[in-house]
Amino acid sequence: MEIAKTYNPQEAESKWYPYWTEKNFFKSTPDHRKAYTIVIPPPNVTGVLHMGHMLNNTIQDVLIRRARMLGFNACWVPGTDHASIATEAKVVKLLADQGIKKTDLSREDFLKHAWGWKEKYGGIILEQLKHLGASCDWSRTRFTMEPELSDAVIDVFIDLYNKKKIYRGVRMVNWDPQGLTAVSDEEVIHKEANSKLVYVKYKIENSNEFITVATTRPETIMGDTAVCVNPHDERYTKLKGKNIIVPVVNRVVPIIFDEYVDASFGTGALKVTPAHDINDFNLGQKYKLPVIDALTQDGKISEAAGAYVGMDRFACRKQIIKDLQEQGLVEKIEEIKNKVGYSERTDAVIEPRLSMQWFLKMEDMSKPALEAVLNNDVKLIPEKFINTYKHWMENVHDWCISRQLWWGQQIPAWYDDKGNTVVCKTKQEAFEKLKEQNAEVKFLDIKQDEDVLDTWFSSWLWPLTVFDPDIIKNGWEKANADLKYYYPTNDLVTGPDILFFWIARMIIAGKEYTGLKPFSNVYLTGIVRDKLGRKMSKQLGNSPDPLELISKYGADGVRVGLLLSSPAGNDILFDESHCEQGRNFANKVWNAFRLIQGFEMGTNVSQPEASKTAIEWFSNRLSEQLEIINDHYSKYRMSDALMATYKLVWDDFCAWYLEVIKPEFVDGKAQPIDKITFDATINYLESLLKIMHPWMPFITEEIWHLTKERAEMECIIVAEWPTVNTQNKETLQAFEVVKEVVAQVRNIRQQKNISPKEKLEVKERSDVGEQFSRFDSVVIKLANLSSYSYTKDKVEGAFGFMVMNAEFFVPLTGNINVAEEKERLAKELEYNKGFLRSVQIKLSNERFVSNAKPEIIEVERKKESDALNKIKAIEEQLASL
RNA sequence: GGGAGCUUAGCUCAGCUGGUUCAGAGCACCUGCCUUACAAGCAGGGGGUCACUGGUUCGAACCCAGUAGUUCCCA
Repeated sequence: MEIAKTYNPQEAESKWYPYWTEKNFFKSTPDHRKAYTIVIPPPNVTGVLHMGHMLNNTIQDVLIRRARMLGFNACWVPGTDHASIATEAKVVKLLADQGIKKTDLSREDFLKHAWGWKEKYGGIILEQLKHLGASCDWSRTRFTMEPELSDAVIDVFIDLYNKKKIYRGVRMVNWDPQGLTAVSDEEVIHKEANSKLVYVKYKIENSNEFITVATTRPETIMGDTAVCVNPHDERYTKLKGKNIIVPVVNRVVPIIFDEYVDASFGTGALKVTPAHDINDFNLGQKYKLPVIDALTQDGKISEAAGAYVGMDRFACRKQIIKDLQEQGLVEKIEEIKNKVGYSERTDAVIEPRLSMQWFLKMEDMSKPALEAVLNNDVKLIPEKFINTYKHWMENVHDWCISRQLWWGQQIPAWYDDKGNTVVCKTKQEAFEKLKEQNAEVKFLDIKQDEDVLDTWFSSWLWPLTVFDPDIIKNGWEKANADLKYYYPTNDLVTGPDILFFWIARMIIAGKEYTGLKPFSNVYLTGIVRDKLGRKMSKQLGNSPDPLELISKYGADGVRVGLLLSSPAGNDILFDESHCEQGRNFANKVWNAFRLIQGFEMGTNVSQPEASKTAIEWFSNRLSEQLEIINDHYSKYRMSDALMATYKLVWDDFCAWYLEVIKPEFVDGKAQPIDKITFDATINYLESLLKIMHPWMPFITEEIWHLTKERAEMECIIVAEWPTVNTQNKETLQAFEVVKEVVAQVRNIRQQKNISPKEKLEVKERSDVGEQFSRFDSVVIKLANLSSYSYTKDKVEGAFGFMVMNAEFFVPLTGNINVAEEKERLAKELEYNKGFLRSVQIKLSNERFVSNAKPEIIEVERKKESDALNKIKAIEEQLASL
């Protein structure tokens, strides 16, 4: 059979993914084996696969595939998140494009549109994950807003309300004027911005004097209800008891004195706008100031402002500055840098706003979750995130869980027309309960709370409800078999940006409802950036399309490319050339296979000595490296595990092992290979394919089936992970010497322009060399020697080099430039003498000898004697020239 | 403003308990090769004051203190 010279990924990908799913290799049901479980961080149902998803899903797939091979019952649960703000915003925009305003629709009609859209486009991202090779159990796919999971969310709300952990109240919240909803503190992203600090003159009542106030938000002047200064600020003590006239609206407001004000910022005088700043709000509470809400919910100037009504807040900011300047009320304008809050979901500038919201008390609930991480019950990888986590958990605020949206789980709170509130699942129940408080209540007058719950209030249950949506209702004792089997899950792989949004809250919910952690290890990936270190974003257009990458480099190539340089917790600077490297590696593997499958087995061929020793070496090498790879995995050092695999295959197997055992050509014809060597080689290839499989699932499955006839279910995806055998350290060391000798001979060829085809002679002068003589045949083959012999005497007229303590000679009479050779040897001698000196200084230092560990001293003594030998040898060589 | 991390070759990173021949890898680079598996390759090679300053130690990339730059988190 003719096999293509380059590997064709598309063919293998389109063949094996369907095969794996048809044969149910991804499917998991509880059995006698130990479970290994990962729940996917559910991507937004409206999302499109980006490089961040590629990275963390590749890692999850590597972990799950290896666990499967190690004999665990591996279960990777996929699904999507309803992402209330993001999805609602998308649907609103889509409807707007069709000329439909959300405000013209009823809640029911809007939700119909939203569900219709979700059914049509939702879950595209899961289809994309299949191209990557993700081995999720698709039969378990979940959606955070499907009825069963929504039920659980409602149950949790009711339960926590009954436990007095959820309350409702008017608070200053982060308002998203574009999404028209409150968002939690965690959903506000603070970015540095260039702002104008405007110094505005406020007239002092009954006087011609002014007090100057510095503000970055002049458009809120209409909401000012006081001016505040620090009581210790001597500049202003004379103003005690005075009133101030707010410009634009000419409102008379008091001047108040409070230590909150920083006398060194601006003019030391602060305008107090209780409706539009949390600190001003607190001052307002303290001094009983009126609250004037000068903005509407969509960020325009409100009726209450009394001026600029209906104008956008930013347009108003410009206009008001201009107008104040014209009135001579602007003293100066400074350019400053400050932090401005943006909505995580809509990128609109957040407006602090007073409103009635639902909150979850976090103080008590966060304690067991903090404990779980601090005592290592839940491990964060890398560990540096423990500090961040601790800091957040110790300073956690109550969680604003209501959102003024329709897409999501509607809050199960019910109100009658007298202001009574009950929390329960159905209107009927609400009716019964409200009757206890209000005997005349009419069923039709009962209204459900209009708001929905924060998306994270559903995703914090994800590791529980994907297995048992009834867990909240039934409790952990009565949990179903799935949950008891798979929970706590093993590893969670996600970005550090959702450490608080999601990870911390899952631990809280897990502890609250099962008393157990939701997962044992959290692997925090970095953020994927472009090679200039910029975050990948649509605006910059620097984010490659993952599916295009896959079609260009193959799924295996992209997987390897992504993981080659992505240490946990560090950002990865993505460069397409990494994928190229991944593709090249796949091609290398492909060609190693081509070589092996082209071997022609001879019936009466005896095994060459070189092949025999190469086999002896490689079996040790394979075990040695596999042990290292296993160790990297156990420490979640993914890049290291991959790199060790890469080098084992490319360097050890291809560059050394295959080069030794590959039959020679005689008269243009490849010689047949002996059976022992052939079988050993196939064996090694199979082991290597298994070790490579988690990284490169497609090519390994493809070659696995090309090496042998396989039964229907005999696939590499379920093959057993190779085991580590004890290694002979001496063999491994000896081969390192072999590599060095071969490299030295090649080096001489390069320097002297001797063709690789010309056979050379090598003589070794050493006391110990012969104990490794079984490796001589390997050297002869790889260095292309005519002979390899031992001598007790030095060899005249030859190039020399040293490896360890042995001297090697390549006789090349007539070819030697004596002066050049002398110079080279002199240099080497100089170096070794210097080295000897430093070792001897160390050894003659009494404090070193008395303080250092004995084995360290032993090493130094060895260095000394080795150096002495080497110097002697070099001197002899020099003398012979 | 508070906190955490990072700074090692041109780039991306290892360096785990302070101790093997003046610090390792991959990529990139340079030189020579289309040698019957692979030019997506082979062989060989060059490249580093371990951010800076000081301290501890027989010994520091590693421990401590300070400085600078940088990233992230929180307010």
